[in-house]
Amino acid sequence: MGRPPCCHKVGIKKGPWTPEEDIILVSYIQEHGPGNWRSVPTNTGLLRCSKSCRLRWTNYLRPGIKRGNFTPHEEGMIIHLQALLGNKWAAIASYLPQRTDNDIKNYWNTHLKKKIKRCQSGSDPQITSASSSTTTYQIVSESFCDNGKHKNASAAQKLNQNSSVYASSAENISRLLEGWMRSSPMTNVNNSPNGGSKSGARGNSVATISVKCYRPVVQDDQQGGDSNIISKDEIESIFSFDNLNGLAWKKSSCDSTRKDSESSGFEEKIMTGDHVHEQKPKLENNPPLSFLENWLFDETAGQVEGVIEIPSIF
DNA sequence: AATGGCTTCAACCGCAACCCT
DNA sequence: TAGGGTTGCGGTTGAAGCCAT
Repeated sequence: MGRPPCCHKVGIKKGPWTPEEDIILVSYIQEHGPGNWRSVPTNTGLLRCSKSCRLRWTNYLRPGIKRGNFTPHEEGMIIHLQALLGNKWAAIASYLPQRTDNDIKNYWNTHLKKKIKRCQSGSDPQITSASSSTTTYQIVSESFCDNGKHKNASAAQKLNQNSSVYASSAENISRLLEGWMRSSPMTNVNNSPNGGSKSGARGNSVATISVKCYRPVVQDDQQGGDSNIISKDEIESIFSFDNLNGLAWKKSSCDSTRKDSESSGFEEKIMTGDHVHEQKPKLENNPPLSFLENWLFDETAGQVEGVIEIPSIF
């Protein structure tokens, strides 16, 4: 008989996480960074096994996770990649950096598998259009693109370890960590293989986050590059910029209360075709716990969309 | 309004790979 | 190099929500 699973230990809690537990975990990771999961339950007092803490972080609390409906393009990519790679969810997820492997796996099992079945039986033409769609979204990180064409998943995964790319979403409570990420001494955003559009410095709490907004591009479009970057005007029609606090708010969902009272404090560059909208950092301390709590309990918080490159520590 | 079946997805389990000593 | 510990991954489960009756 082998070693019993860690979760079989007496006193280890299982099941859904409470907001309080989330706060404890996020606060701890905010201070120590992710990793060394073994010590997390001990140091936080959480009655969870290390594995559960890691999963909660990677699948739910980690910054940049996009939740909610999958777009037809995402569907198409998943279908193509699944056909190409099989059930290698982590590899597939590396092409959809906003989504977790668990999310993709669930979506495949609950939606796409059935859809494909229906399609094969000829009762659902939808999937055909999704899978044969000629448009795709340009992936921001050139680090795992080869002129817009992917080499292979493992290469993408490897490179992705060096330069993680996530899309920001306020649905994800870890959005609250952005201020910390951008000011954390652990931050190292200068390790992208291609140098990219970002700059930063290790140890002096300065990090530059690049935000590129791309329009969908036609797969065969050889132009690629910056021609597909959404213009400054378009961005400004979608987002409001708070230069004072270094925040970008999606206009449609902008919450003036939050905007005024809670600045996460970060430096942010909005890269456009011919213009860099730069905002200076605020380098104060980590967001206070009350801020974290607000995010945890505020499901309707305003949201910034777009793709944000964040440090490789996640 | 009650209930039973269905769907969804967060979380768990077990195994494999990797890391460290 | 071997062995133990840790982390990552994919399959599976089950609680909660949804919907039809």
